[in-house]
Amino acid sequence: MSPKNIDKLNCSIASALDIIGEGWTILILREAFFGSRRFEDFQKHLGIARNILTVRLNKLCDSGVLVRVPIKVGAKRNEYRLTPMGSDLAVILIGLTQWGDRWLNPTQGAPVTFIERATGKAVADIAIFTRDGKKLKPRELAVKPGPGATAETIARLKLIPDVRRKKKKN
Amino acid sequence: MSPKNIDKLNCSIASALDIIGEGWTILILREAFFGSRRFEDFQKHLGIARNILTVRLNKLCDSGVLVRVPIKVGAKRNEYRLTPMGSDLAVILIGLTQWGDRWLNPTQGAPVTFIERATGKAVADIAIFTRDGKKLKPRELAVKPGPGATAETIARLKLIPDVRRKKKKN
DNA sequence: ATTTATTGGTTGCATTTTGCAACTGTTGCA
DNA sequence: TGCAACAGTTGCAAAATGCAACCAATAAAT
Repeated sequence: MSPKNIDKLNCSIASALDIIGEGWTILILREAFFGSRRFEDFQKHLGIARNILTVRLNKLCDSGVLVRVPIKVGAKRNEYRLTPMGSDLAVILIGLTQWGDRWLNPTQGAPVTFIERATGKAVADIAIFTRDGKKLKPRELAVKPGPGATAETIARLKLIPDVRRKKKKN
Repeated sequence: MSPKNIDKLNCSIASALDIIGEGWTILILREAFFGSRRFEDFQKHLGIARNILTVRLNKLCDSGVLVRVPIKVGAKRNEYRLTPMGSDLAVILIGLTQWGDRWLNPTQGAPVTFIERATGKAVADIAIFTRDGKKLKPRELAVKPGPGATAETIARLKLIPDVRRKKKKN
């Protein structure tokens, strides 16, 4: 991944990936969701190299996805906990899990299920809805430049209409 | 990322990441959602190295996320299109976009908006629901071993209860 | 029909990132 | 006080990525 490009892409996906797109990072977050808090927890469960884990945890803390909390007041050791910003990634984690379950793991059941804590019941498949509650299929989706779009982005999204390359202008 | 570990993690997130977790892959998919189909489209828009693009496109085709379709019957050149498996990643793409918009881009508006094609109206924020339609906050979520869980996974998920490390058994 | 430009790659080499294993200082606990 | 587990750091080897040049096939222009 080339950081120098990423800034220029004018896209929240790119900025998001700049934080959580590196190798291992999402798995680290998965462990955090699953209850890991301490360096050794992450290391043992993932088998990740310790130096890489250090770098990843630092980055996640710096960017506000995790917080480093001293284990006791004044202690030098600390644990890593999800911030609200980190917990807000649950959608992504669950989305990835469900996608993997659907397309990669169809035979043996899901290894892990996300449930509502209070009732123990599995959550629904994550889906895309309109603001008034209609579920959308992928085909019904489109993309348009938002308020923060650059000229380049706007030009790029012109590609979208289904029929292209019929003629070339300029 | 270490492939040799990934198999052993007994987790659909890991298998999903094995396919879409490498550098650039999600951005390539983003471009596909935005309308890119041909090698040069992806290359120009992302500024990705051409050899890496080749490798990524091959992998995405091999794993069924994209299909290679000849431009004309019998042509050797082809375009890359999202399969249903690929389109099903819309949730992830939109989720990442919205997360980036919320936490990384709050001042200037979203560069890109996902809309319902028919009406042009922006889609709702992706959220987690119970099967009977109640929206869940991250705090209300938990995780439990699914039907395909290994013994190791089951042991791992024991960590979850909020208070830990009170005592150590065994 | 021939030339030219564009497209869709491949190849080789430099740079960067990651993995691995050993080492160091710190803490918790008996 | 001593020992084991914890939380990293360091140095080097291996793998992934970036870059630029090159090549063959196709499409467009003359």
